[in-house]
Amino acid sequence: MNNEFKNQEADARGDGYLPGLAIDAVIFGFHDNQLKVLLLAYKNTGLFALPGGFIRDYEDVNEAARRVLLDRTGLTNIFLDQFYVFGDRSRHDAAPLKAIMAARGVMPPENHWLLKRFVSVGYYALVDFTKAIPTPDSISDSCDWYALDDLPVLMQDHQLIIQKALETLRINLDQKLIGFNLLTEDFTMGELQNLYETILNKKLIRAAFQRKMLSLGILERIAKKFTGGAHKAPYVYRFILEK
Amino acid sequence: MNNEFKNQEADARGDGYLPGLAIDAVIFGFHDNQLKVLLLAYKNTGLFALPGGFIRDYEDVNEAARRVLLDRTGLTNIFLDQFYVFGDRSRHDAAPLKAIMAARGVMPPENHWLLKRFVSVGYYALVDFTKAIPTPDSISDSCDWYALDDLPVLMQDHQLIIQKALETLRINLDQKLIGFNLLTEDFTMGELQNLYETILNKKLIRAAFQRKMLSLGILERIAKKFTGGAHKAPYVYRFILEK
DNA sequence: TCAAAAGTGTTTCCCTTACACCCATGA
DNA sequence: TCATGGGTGTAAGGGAAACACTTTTGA
Repeated sequence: MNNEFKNQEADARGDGYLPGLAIDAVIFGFHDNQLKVLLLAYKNTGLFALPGGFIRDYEDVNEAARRVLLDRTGLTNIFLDQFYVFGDRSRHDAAPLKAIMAARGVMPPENHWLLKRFVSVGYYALVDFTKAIPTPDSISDSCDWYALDDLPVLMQDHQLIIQKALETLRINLDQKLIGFNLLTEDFTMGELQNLYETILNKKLIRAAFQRKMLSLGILERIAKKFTGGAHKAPYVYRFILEK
Repeated sequence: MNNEFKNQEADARGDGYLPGLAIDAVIFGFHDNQLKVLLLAYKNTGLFALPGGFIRDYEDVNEAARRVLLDRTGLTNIFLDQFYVFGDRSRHDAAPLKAIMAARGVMPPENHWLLKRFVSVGYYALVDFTKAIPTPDSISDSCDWYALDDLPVLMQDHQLIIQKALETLRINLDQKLIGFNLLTEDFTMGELQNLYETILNKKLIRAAFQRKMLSLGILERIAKKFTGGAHKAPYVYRFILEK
């Protein structure tokens, strides 16, 4: 048995990875007053998918999720949290993966580990759109931002996963004060309100929003911002990390 | 190769189950003004553990969790929800399982599937203490309720899992109105308040609690309850399911 | 001078809190 | 009669909502 054949066998078995377990990451960004998610595209298949990956046998699951996030965006120290485990049997659909592998000239054996049933741990991350550098993985052709209200057709149940991630984000937005992770370090109250309105998909009362945010005691007023707009220049705020 | 040997091999491989994935269920009950959880005991090992199980290859993960709940309590149609995935590598500790198997006269091979690393999906359930019938599984000797503030030493990270389940319960108690699942169908406002105070571990103001609960419009006033206590008989309430 | 966005003041409203009082019941 | 727990009335306090007014800026 030569080494190449050995490696092929090991590849087909998925040696070094936790079997049957995957990670799907819904990476949110905010740009042009739109909430966006990072998606991978697979050439020749017309398929789009969430960034994801598998867990090395020496990794914690959360660690693997951070690795996925780092590989796709170049970012560390990012808000990242589990939100749901997708474990229905009906998720299992080998066709898309076969198509992707076929498009790359690989004909996997029927018992290839990637074609088996997977349970996926869903993570969501909130990143600064301006800091992330979308980077495709080795089997995809592009990695880009797509507006939530204009998503392409997605692989398997990835549409559902995004939906559930968005619900989690909405619920946690007020509770955990995580919205700031989607903005640059400095921002105006208007930008923050735009973000909230976009995520919650409803208008908020300007005066009330301003007072509520300031009353939380988590914003530091930095300086005036000179936007060039024909109106009073807004203050610039910064999120205060608790000590 | 005879059949018995074949079966032993299949057993050691864990055929028919999703590999490396488990379920741990924190099943809460309320009795004697105490919050309790269901635990299994393993004779000869002094070990206690959360009810758990594995996922059959024809099952959804959530379905497997409902099966675990049914097997341990005899109950269906119960509030049951995922709350976290425990996937750290440091969880892996074959010793307790070896001890349990050894106590039953089984010496598993080193590569036995149960001795490998597992990622566990944590579920929590809220049951009516009076309806549940604790039932041990085939490898445990007892299945019983233990007060949260008087738990025995638990296997692996099960203490942490219970802790996290309790935190989730506290957060969701007000949001999702799930507390009623821990009471019998009919209850008094005092019983409900006791439950809330026990879960949240703090005193609540009686008058405010009463009004708040009634203002939610989810309680139906049934009849007076004649407790035999030396005081005014309280009303009996029932939770109204939304249509 | 004007329109537009930003910041803040004021009043109203409602929910929570705090306190109190009366009710029903069995010892 | 009394202690005990249950149910509700009332007033105070705090925050959100609604509305308005002033400020600042570039066109």
